[in-house]
Amino acid sequence: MVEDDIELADVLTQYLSQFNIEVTNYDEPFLALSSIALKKYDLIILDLTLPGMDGLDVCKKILERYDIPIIISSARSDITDKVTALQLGADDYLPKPYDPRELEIRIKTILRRYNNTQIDTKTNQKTEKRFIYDEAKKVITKDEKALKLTPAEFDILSLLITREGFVISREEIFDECESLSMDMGTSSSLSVIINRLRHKIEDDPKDPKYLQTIRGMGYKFAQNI
Amino acid sequence: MVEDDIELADVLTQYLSQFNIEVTNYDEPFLALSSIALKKYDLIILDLTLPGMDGLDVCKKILERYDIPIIISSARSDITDKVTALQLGADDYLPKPYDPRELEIRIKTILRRYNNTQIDTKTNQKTEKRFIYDEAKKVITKDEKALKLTPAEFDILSLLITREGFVISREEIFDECESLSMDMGTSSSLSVIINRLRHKIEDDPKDPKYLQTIRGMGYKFAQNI
DNA sequence: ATATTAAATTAAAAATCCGTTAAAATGGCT
DNA sequence: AGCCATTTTAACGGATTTTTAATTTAATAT
Repeated sequence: MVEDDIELADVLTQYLSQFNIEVTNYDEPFLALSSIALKKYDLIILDLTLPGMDGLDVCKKILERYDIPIIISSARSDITDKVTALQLGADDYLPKPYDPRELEIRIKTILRRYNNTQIDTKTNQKTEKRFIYDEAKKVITKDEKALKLTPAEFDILSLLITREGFVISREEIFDECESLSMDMGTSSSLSVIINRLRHKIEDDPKDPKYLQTIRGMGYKFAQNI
Repeated sequence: MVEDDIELADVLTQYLSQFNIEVTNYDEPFLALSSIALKKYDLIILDLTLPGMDGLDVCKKILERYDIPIIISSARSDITDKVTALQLGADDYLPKPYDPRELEIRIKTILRRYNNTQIDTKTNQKTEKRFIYDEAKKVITKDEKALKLTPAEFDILSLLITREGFVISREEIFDECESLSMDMGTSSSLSVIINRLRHKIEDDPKDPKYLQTIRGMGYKFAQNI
């Protein structure tokens, strides 16, 4: 956090600590800049109205050199500030005064987004993963929205997502998914469930992009273009 | 890894271990240099800001003597460093601080590239293999692009690629490929599939460079010019 | 040069795999 | 027991893939 109002900084630090968000504050932008060079922070909360240096310049300098999300906070109610900040590449803009809970939500949102990005091997661009399998929560999300899946559907899709990019044979799917009875050979239930999965996750189920069938081999999940 | 910030080195070692990447760190460049002479490493992660010796000198020394990929990491935000490092022959340059995932991706990319290179017998130049068979993913790529193959095509081509440079008899191909029925002698389906494979992988299917027929013996896959 | 054999090519038939649909079976739950 | 959601079965159709077969082309030897 780069904030010259020490009192405010303290309040926020206190508030955020209860969510296990650890904050280091610098009331001096130069100190902040050199600290960024040394330590790896997850996110920067940057106040625009700083002494000695324009906050937007600081923002620019950081974004030029580091790949780190920035939340701008500012008492300057100037709309151009917001626009330039976001144009520079800042991730969010919070006009002061704001509710600490608001800050908390934005932090969590941005961090979640950052953690679910993948690097496109072709363009070297960061893109967000559309499908995420949260093993702990037992949830699969598409575009941040939880999918409503039956046990068998869930088992199959989570298997395919965790082994993203690999072709999984029908046999292996039967082996790994407990919600599927195993008398292979006769059973075509897998096809049926795959079919229903496509209807739930594909934009065009007739022409699947994510849940691909590799004829004669099995199925493959792909979400990197 | 040559890194004097032991704490950082620990974090990275920990992080990378989950991907089965085993790291040995030296906080002293001289120790690192002598270790390279003794043990065969796959890749070196080299910090530029080292005590007692300039990181770029270390980099130069390593590259003069060994054929091993180097990733430079540096807190020095000097652009000339990056340029000289890459000119010396380093494979990548990561400005500190960086996301461990970023490091992970670069390591994987570079190792993949290194493992898929071969030495051109004519020019003595390192070139990347055009065809790669990924056994785990069940994919064969030509120039990083996945080929669309039928089961029989896939079986035959993967067999030929894994035994690159060797002549494989038609009989053996029939034996090894499950997607081919085995009533040899009569069957000429192999020719048909080879023919279709050529259309998919050769620049000029009429004059095959990669999938060669050795008359009277079998077929051979070659991709080293 | 020509005969002989191996392999390439082509088109068509046969086999296989997968998708789809609807109906039947299963297994909680109330 | 009866209901509901889910999974399985079965049957059909379409599409893809492999095989067959017939013919052409190419390589080697006599």
